[in-house]
Amino acid sequence: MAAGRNATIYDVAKEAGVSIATVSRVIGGKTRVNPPTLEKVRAAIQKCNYRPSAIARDFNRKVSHTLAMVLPELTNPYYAQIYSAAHERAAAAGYVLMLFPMPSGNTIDETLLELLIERRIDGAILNGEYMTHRNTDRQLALIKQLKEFMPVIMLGSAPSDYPYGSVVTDLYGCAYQAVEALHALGHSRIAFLGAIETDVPNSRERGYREALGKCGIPYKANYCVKCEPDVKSGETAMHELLRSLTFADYPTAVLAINDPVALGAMKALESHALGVPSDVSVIGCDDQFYTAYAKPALSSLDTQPQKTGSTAIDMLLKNSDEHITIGAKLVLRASVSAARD
Amino acid sequence: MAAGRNATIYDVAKEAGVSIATVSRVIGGKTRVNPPTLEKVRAAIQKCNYRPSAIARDFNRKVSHTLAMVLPELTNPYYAQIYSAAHERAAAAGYVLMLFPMPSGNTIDETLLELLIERRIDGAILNGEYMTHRNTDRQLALIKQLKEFMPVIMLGSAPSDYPYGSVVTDLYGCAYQAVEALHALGHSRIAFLGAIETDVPNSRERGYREALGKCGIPYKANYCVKCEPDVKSGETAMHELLRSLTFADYPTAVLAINDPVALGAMKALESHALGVPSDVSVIGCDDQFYTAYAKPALSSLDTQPQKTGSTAIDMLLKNSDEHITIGAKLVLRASVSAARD
DNA sequence: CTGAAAGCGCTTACAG
DNA sequence: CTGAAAGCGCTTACAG
Repeated sequence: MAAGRNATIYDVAKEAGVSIATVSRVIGGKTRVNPPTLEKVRAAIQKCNYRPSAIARDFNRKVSHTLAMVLPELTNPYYAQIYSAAHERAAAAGYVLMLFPMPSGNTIDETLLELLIERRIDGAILNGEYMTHRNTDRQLALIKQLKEFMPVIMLGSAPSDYPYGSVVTDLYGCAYQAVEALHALGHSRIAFLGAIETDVPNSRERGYREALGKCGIPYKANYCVKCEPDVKSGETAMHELLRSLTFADYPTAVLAINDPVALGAMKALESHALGVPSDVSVIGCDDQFYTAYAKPALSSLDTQPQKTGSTAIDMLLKNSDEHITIGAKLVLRASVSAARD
Repeated sequence: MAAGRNATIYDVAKEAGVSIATVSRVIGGKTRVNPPTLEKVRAAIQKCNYRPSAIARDFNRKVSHTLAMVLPELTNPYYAQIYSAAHERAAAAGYVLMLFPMPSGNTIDETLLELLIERRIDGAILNGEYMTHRNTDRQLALIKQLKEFMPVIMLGSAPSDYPYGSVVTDLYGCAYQAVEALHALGHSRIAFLGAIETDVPNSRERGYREALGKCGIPYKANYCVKCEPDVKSGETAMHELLRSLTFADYPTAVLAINDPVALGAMKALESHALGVPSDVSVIGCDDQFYTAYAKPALSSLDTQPQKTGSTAIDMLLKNSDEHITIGAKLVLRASVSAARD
């Protein structure tokens, strides 16, 4: 390349003795170019070590070929799986998928919006798992604002009356089928560690409650402990739960919001000399690879992160306003057994 | 905004009754603008719902404010941690960090280079952990080519004579201190599951061999099994190892290339009715959060991914050609005990 | 402090 | 099939 700067289309044109329009046509590859001219231009491109500027091209075409995914914690393998699948699908469609961290508090804000808009992102996927149940009105207003600039898809979870496109995990179904399975094994004192979202239709808590109802098990509020989605919180929540109950009321099964919380809960149970599954059965969520290697192997729900990620990209690219629910499959392992009594 | 398109600086200028230069100055915020003019322009920006185009700005300034990180598998929480820390550091410096998947085969290729160059990326971080020991000359040639367009930093691992900037994990030290610790506990039949890279100075295998030497333990090639960095491979490798040995020669300790491999090895040991640590001690690498929740809790090496990630960004931004080594710390847990004999 | 004008590196009608 | 020219939305010397 020319010293100090990248070669441009002008350098190539001069070198080849043609106009920049012709060089552009060669790069584009869409239009017919006379073979001898083509060769001259190709040689000039080689000689100049020329690479077209995607920035200039995008600027001209008024697109960025860039999509965005906004996630809370990439360190969580569950999100990493979603992102990976989405990235791959986006790449296949000629887009790059950029990652933006969710602002602290897990709610979107103006700063994030400005970043997305100024970058002229072609579409954004927002993870709503820990977001949409806080400050819903304000969040919706911000999303509406964002929608004026680009397609937006909500991911993982969305408010019940969310008016735009969404691809959500069947959180309700996760909890529902777990409770049903536990009931079939004779459990009736089933605890729940997770978000308490009584008014959200597609929530684990509602699935938990309604499944209890269907199984004829009375709902007890003190079996539900609010819990953030990490190991430490799981451990703390489990301790809290046991402390609040008499031994006779100890649960015989625990449903956790995700796998780390389940691991934390198992640790707490162990420190209380409670055996898993002999005393308490445990079910996590997301079926991360390490669950199979926990002792006892942790039961979990396969929430299909890959499918979630690639579906979100598909919907984004067709600017869909559909609501899609991704089902989950219960995977039973050694951490679950029949209740003793 | 004007129907059908985003407002531009021209719309705002017309609305405010000033020139586009003045609007630009207001946006930039660097130059003094007469307070009344400032107000007029601000009002016009509001009214037009105007957001400056970062694409146009970058295009004009000939920068992208974008850095790239090329990683093999984001699904591995170890890489996710590196990326997270790097992303944060980049954001603090006003850059966006884009993720690019390593091409299959874990070696960089022309297609990847073109993507980076055409996007006018301001700097690239390449993960060399599984890359630099394959096809080294070709890889180096490609990197040299890339270096003509942007700063490049090699991450995780680099060839011994790598001429450019690198921030690498002390893989040698990882293995070395693990072997030393095991030897101190009376182990002498120590197996190694990982990459066999006899000629690479900063490799686990060399650390393993040299530590054995220092401890007066003869090196046996059949205690080393080549192994990819995932659970399945770990399990297979462990099975292979045991199959190839007589019972009397079974190792009393195993060093694994990372935590998933260690988990796989533990599973294989279990299926051979070998206890951990009663029969065989196991050490993983990277100290992922779930290691503490394995049964028995897995010993590992904390390789400081956060520090690795943020250091790489720092070096990239100052276009450094230094070589930096990030040390690792052995974390002993229940999976390691003294040798029986 | 403000405006007119050139330029960043491309694409794409429009003529020829 | 090819070239001249306008334009994408900004920034930034240069005058005034």
